Amino acid sequence: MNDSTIHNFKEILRKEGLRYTKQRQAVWDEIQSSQEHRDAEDIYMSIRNNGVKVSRATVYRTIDVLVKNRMVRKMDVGDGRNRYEPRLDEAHHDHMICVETGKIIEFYNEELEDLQEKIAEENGYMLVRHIHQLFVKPLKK
Amino acid sequence: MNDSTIHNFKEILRKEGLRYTKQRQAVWDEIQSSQEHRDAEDIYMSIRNNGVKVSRATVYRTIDVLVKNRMVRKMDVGDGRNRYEPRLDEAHHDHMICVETGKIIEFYNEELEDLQEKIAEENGYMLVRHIHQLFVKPLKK
DNA sequence: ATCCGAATGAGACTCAATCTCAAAAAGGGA
DNA sequence: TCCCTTTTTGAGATTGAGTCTCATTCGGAT
Repeated sequence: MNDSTIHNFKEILRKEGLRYTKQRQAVWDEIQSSQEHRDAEDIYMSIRNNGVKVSRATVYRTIDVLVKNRMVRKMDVGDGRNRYEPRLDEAHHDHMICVETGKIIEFYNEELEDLQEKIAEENGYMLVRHIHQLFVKPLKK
Repeated sequence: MNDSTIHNFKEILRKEGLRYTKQRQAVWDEIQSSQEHRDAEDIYMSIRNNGVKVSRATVYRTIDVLVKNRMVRKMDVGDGRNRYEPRLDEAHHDHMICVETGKIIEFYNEELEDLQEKIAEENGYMLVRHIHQLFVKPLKK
């Protein structure tokens, strides 16, 4: 965490007309601290284990703000628990999930991105966002 | 519904070591009766309105069997309720969801399908299945 | 430092989906 | 057809992620 990210976070809160609180900062710090794809409970427990008093309600509420402002990405892996990852400044990517190990691999393919926009346009629409997950298993073995 | 689909359904049950019951048949009949993307509650209510006595538990249990045997496709549209559509013999397709109207448009693009397999292989994996949804909005207006 | 509207948190609530288990039904054998 | 064993069913309880409530606490402008 550096000055610019703290600054950005406070900016976001201001833009949204929200106050700066240590709970909100703790949620953003926690998500930012790891590039992993974590669920809300995991984020909540980690913050508490770090000694910051926060409730699940606040964790969820703060995540919503972060997701809305594209600082966090919410992903549905199909098991009923959403996963979150920090966006930082890295580029967009999609996910590949190994059905044998549960491992999540990130990937990015320009051609794929272009194709999706083209498909939407061909149908008279504009692409807003997309969900794309490949469920895979290791080749041979 | 024709003889071959009934036959196939009974075959599936036999293969799975399951008994043929009118409730299970009713679930399959109901899903098969419409190409729409319906949720479990809707399917459940329709069956009951048709005069067949069935429980939610049985609807969910039967859907699981149908999904496992690729007779029904389960799709997560991100609102907490899964949607189901019959597979029949039609080809694979993905979905585009209009964020303004909620309309679901089906699409299929060969290039896209090939690209996904290629991406999985490049990472040392084999594509098992995929989730792909484009959230779109109408062009201009 | 004061004040007031916003934020927090404990726990209630929602709702899709799953589980429980006694009663009912399937279906193979005779 | 009638048994008999095993599976299936269904009403309702339970689960669990996420949301809501509202009394209390806190941020921050003045």
